[in-house]
Amino acid sequence: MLPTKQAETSASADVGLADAAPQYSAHVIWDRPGYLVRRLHQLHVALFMGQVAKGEVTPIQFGLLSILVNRPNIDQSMLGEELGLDPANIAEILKRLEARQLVSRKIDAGNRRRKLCRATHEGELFVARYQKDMQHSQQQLLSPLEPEERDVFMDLLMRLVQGNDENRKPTLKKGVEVISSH
Amino acid sequence: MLPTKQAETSASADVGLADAAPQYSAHVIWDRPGYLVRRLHQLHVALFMGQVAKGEVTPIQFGLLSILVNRPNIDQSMLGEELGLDPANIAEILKRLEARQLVSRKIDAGNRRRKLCRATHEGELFVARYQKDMQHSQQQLLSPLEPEERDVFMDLLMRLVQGNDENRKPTLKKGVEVISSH
DNA sequence: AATCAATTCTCAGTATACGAACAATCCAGT
DNA sequence: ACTGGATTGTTCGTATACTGAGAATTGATT
Repeated sequence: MLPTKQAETSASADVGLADAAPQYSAHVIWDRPGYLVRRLHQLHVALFMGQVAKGEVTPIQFGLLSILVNRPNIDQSMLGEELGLDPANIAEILKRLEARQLVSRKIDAGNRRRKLCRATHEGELFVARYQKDMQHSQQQLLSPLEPEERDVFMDLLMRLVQGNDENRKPTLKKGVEVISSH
Repeated sequence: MLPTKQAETSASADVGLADAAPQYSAHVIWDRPGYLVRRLHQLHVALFMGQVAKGEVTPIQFGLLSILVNRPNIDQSMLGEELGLDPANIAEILKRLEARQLVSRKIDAGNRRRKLCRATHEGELFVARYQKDMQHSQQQLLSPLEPEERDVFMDLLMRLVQGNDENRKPTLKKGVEVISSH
């Protein structure tokens, strides 16, 4: 399956091959970090769904519930920030979880734009019940690596997320600061 | 934004907090590899769409085109295998690319179940034109790391994808081998 | 009090992703 | 020839994910 780790790193200028190339050409994309990250994400979702709660929730739904258990009554935009998700997306996920009685929402009386979210009792039980399975699936994802390598990977991964997240929108809030900084 | 890298690694048993916790609780999920991988994938897509071909193609579409350029006339299931995608998914992506004249499909005369796929001339030009931008976006994703760290990360990432991919379906093709192995 | 900008959420449209069920085709063994 | 299983695609339903547009509400400034 694997294209025998050989990097080629660059353009690989041999583009105009004849038809019916007999061998694999996946190496064309195996040196792209974006491709590998997508694949690993894909594999994680499959692993999680196969091991946690009989596939009744997705990793996102479980993550959302985990946050709600530790932080009752936050609004949707806060939830989105912590999960790194779009407001539109959060709304859809909450709608599904609410339909399944794992989450409840009510309008904030002090600010009627907001909807405060909570895990229902059932939702709390759910998280507690499958916490172990979730943790196991997380470890499983790293299982191909040696223990020390797992720490290295997590460190690098965390820094990549933080670094790229900061580079994402250099404008916006920053602009205000620059202009009014006299 | 970031929960100040402190791992806590495990369950963090303080579940029943009072409402209106004043501080961040994102650390609840920041030690889950699955969460970080999802975020990095997300950031990659945003980066790619912002830097390559004025957002006209997704990373997947570009990857698919890249493979077709190097491997004309493969069928959809082959394409799916190389990209790590479901047949249903591949069909949809191809439909969109075909509608945009970047790809063409025709039924294999020798095996009428198959549809052979090709990048059109326009599709080949497209890949050539934006190859540099694509490579730049890939490097950009790793830019928060030192050069040596990038190599380490790519190595670990590749091994994780390979390792988890092998663990995915221990049955299937293997079963045949086991049964008929006398 | 009226307006205006920012906040918060919703809605519509597009693009991955997957499983399940189905249809069409091919091939192997009878 | 034919029948049964395997291969290849499509269709349907569900779940992320984002952009852009818009509605409702709030707070601040006039």
